Amino acid sequence: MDRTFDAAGPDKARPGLSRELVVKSAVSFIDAHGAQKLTMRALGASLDVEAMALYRHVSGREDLLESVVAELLRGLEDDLDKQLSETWQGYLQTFAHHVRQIAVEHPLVFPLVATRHPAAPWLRPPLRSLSLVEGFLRALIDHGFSDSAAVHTYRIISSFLLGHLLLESVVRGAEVSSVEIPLDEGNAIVPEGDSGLDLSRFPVVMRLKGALSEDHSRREFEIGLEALIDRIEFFISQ
Amino acid sequence: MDRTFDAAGPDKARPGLSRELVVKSAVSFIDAHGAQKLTMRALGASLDVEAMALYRHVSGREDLLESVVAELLRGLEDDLDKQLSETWQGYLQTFAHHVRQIAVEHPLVFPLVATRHPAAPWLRPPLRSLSLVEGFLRALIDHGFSDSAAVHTYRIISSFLLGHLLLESVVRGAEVSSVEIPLDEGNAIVPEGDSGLDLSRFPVVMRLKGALSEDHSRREFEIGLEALIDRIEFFISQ
DNA sequence: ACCTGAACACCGTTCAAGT
DNA sequence: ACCTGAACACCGTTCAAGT
Repeated sequence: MDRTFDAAGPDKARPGLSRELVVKSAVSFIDAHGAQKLTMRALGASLDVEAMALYRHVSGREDLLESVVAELLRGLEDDLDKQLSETWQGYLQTFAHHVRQIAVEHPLVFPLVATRHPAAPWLRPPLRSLSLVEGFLRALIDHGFSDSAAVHTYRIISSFLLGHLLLESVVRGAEVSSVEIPLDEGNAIVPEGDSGLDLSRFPVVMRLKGALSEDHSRREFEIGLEALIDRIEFFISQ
Repeated sequence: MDRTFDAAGPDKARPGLSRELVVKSAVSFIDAHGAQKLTMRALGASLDVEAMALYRHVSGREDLLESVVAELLRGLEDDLDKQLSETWQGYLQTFAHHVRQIAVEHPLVFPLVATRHPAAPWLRPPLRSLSLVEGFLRALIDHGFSDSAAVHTYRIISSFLLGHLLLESVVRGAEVSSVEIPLDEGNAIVPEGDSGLDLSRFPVVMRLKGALSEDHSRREFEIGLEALIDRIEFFISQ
């Protein structure tokens, strides 16, 4: 809608900051370098601006990180709003897969979603925004859930998503951020798959290393989700 | 065993640092104030020592945090070693409850166990120490599990523990660290249970706030663990 | 109105110096 | 051998000053 290329002169190319731009840049920055490397000075530099300019749009680093989390969950809601589901099982499937998609796309941001303290103690990560939880509970109740069944479902799906998706994120995040080339040595050696760990004292682990390294996260997510839905089916039929 | 009160003179009361003392103090410090407040200078002060003295015993802050995680898992192994189990179901129950106990006792440390990158990509949080995983896999294999069943069980119990225990930790951690009195205002008002959130746009959440606030984490853990063991029983019987 | 420069308090970390 | 002091590079953040 609003002017995408500037109708104004040739060097109005920097349209000034905005809260939205700052937050979205922060998401991209974390995707690229991890949350630890996100400093006010570094983010400023990536926007061609001094660190202090950011303070006009966010109240500080904490506010920025909280906004990053909110930005991710907002994107999730936008996607979800377009979806209709005939059954609550279908709704839960769609919902869970969208959350997984967020985690897969932003493995270095997801730990923030997982571990930052929610705004209220009864909000549970990763579903930690009021409007997201409102939509989730209302959808289940619209599908005939009792209040307590809806709350119970919110609880156990939170644990499920947190467990599976944080696990994936931590592993993927390790891969991504270890591509962050050290440049220490002339990086001659070191490239063996296991990071030079001495496994001689752990024969079982050594024997099963191959099996342990296989990635079945997608399938485990699907199977676990099915099992979870079965448990909910049983719970509400009681 | 080793001299608990100093046989030496009256002011040998500071027996010097040691890696063990530094790491254990760090655990206590995080328990009390959270990982974010743990600075080398603050930990030094809590040991009546300059920050730089710590560098003789740990190689830096990263090494210290990694050692804090290892310390927690080591304590877990010590407890576990004494246990015998007639059945693998009993072993998994005992194991899971011990991990939960760690999380409950150290809610501000557990997020570190959950989110720090494991030493190898095939180690999964929260069971991210080699010797712990070695013991776990061997126990299952001794109970008749196939290699792949043991690995599969390691995977799904990792997700389960991570989801349930990090959720508990984040909530408990919020409670604990908000006791960290702000001292800003004469803290006159603010003490309403929900942190002054405006729920008027979220009628379902508002109606269910009471139900959402109830703590059933213990029971959900037990039920989820039973369901998990049932799934494993089914898996190995195939 | 929006961004900058300089400054402050506080980090992690190094290294020469003390005892 | 073990700890300290001083220093360096780098944080988040405040505030007066620029445009």
